[in-house]
Amino acid sequence: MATEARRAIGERSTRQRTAVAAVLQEVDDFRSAQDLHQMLRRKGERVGLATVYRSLRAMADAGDIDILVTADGESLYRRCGQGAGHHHHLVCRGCGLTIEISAPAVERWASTVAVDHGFTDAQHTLDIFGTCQDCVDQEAAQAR
Amino acid sequence: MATEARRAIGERSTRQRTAVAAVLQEVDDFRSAQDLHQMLRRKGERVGLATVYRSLRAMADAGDIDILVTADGESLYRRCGQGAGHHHHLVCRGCGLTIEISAPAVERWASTVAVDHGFTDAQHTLDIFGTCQDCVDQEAAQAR
DNA sequence: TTATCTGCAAACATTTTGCAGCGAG
DNA sequence: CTCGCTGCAAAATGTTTGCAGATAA
Repeated sequence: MATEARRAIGERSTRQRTAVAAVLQEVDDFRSAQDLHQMLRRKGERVGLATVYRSLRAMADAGDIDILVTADGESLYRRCGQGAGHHHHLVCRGCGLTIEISAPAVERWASTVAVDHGFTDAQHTLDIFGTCQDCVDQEAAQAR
Repeated sequence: MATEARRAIGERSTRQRTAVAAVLQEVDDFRSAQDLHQMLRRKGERVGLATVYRSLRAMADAGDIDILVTADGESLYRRCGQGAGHHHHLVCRGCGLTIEISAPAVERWASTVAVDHGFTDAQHTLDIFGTCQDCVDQEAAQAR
């Protein structure tokens, strides 16, 4: 679970792999593997669920997509700004709208905190969840 | 899934509930529900796994413990500084050593980011993972 | 040709839930 | 006495894996 060699072997270009990459390209927010699988079926693409998982894992390992784990343990995937490096997300709990955020100051702070406590090889997770304006409006409309 | 009334009903004091609270008191780092269940068994306390989950959920709802979701979707629990309010964690990947962290500046930043984008009811997750000095030393020793 | 990928279903791990009985207040 | 809590086992969920056959290179 600790030190893991990161060798990007395999990487063959198949119809399924391409299809998964394609649906990820179509949406701007985080989707679950099962969601993506459904989207593929609806598009007529015949891809096994296991293959979706395998493809997503490969893409994540290669750093091509972001993974976000919800509070109930489900993994959500999203294509991210190509090689834009490290960034965080502001996610709407209602509609999934996602905004990428950069915060150099916070990066520096996190790094400092780790070093101050003698920690090395530090990484961090930082995500903000809230309700976007549109969803607030919709909730208000429903309550009426 | 959005607006949830927070009424802390129930809360009866039972042997099992007390036992769960007790093991949480014994350790300083994050443990999984299954871990805690094992610890109880080893202590001779006879508590069902389901009850451990139910107790943990109740304590979490009441704000008495922290929950942290690992990258592979497992929930870890830990008693937290009593009513110390919102804080974050610096966790060692090797031994689980956990240090509580306060960062008012980051809190303010997160809040500002949310508001700037029209988000309301904003919450955030922020955890730093790294390898502590002791674990670095141990790894070095093993590599030898 | 051949190593990798795919599909399917079974396996897994974690967490939740239904229900009969127990027990705190 | 009552209602919430507990235990057990079954169910639900999300994800991984074994294996035979398909397929890119």
